[in-house]
Amino acid sequence: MNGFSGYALRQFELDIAPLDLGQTLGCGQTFRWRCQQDGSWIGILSNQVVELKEEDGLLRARADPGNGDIRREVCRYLRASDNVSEIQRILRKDKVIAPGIRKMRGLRIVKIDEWECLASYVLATYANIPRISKMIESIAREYGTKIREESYAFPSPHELGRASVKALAGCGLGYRAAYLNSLCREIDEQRLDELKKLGYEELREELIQLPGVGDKVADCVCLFGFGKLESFPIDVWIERALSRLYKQNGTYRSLREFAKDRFGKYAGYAQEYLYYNERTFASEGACMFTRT
DNA sequence: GCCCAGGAGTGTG
DNA sequence: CACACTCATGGG
Repeated sequence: MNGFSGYALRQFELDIAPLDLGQTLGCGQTFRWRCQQDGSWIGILSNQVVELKEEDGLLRARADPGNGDIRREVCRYLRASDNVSEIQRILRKDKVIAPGIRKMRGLRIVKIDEWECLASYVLATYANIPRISKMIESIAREYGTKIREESYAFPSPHELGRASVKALAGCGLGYRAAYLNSLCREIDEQRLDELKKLGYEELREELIQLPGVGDKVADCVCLFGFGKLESFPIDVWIERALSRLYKQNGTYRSLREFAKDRFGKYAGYAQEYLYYNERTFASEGACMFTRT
């Protein structure tokens, strides 16, 4: 079963469209959600275990007994106030990414907790998605607050800062252990609050100063952690897509300028559609959104 | 066993 | 600024 007691269970139905949980939670932008046998997804929002499921065109959200406003947390996480259809309408004018939009109509860019996103993407360098998930679960289990059986909150900078580099390496982080350890000592709640006030370009410049944060990670954190939809993270897949589909080759800086001109304030969504395009192009037929 | 991974940091030409 | 090299391991 799903582990929810049912006693004093909080449950809501939400009308968020377009939305496909598999496309949204399984596309690689976020790493902790798990798909159950019945198609529901279990994750953690604001230190509470939440179950999401699509039923009859609605989104059903359930959570353990508690005090937090689950409806508000889910709406914030899924960016319910974004008009994704309108964003798609705008981006669809670009015939190159139109196919990606058709296939990923239910993908929504999520709003991850700032710190969790920053730490996660520092770990995400030069690793594949299954491993990234494993690293994150490992450090949550070791250093995060236990919410319930087999569920741990993502550890705060302070909690994670208590871990030695060697201990972090023991969680399978490899060379990323040193980056994460340094990062914990440069970030606290006050610093995060300061960063939240910044616009995209300024925020990006600040993030890039942090250990283990380069161009790509900074843009991912801007996009998924701080909600800057104009951010356009360029990884190897996007690089291939830009080369193959737009004949654009060059430095990160030049490609970023191209994306800014071409996709504007919703470049983040364009990036997702291009990413999907390129990955399916690379692995003809293989489904990358496997539900385990 | 082998190859590669949603890169970043550092040093060199 | 552009490139090359290294970084530590686990998935496929």
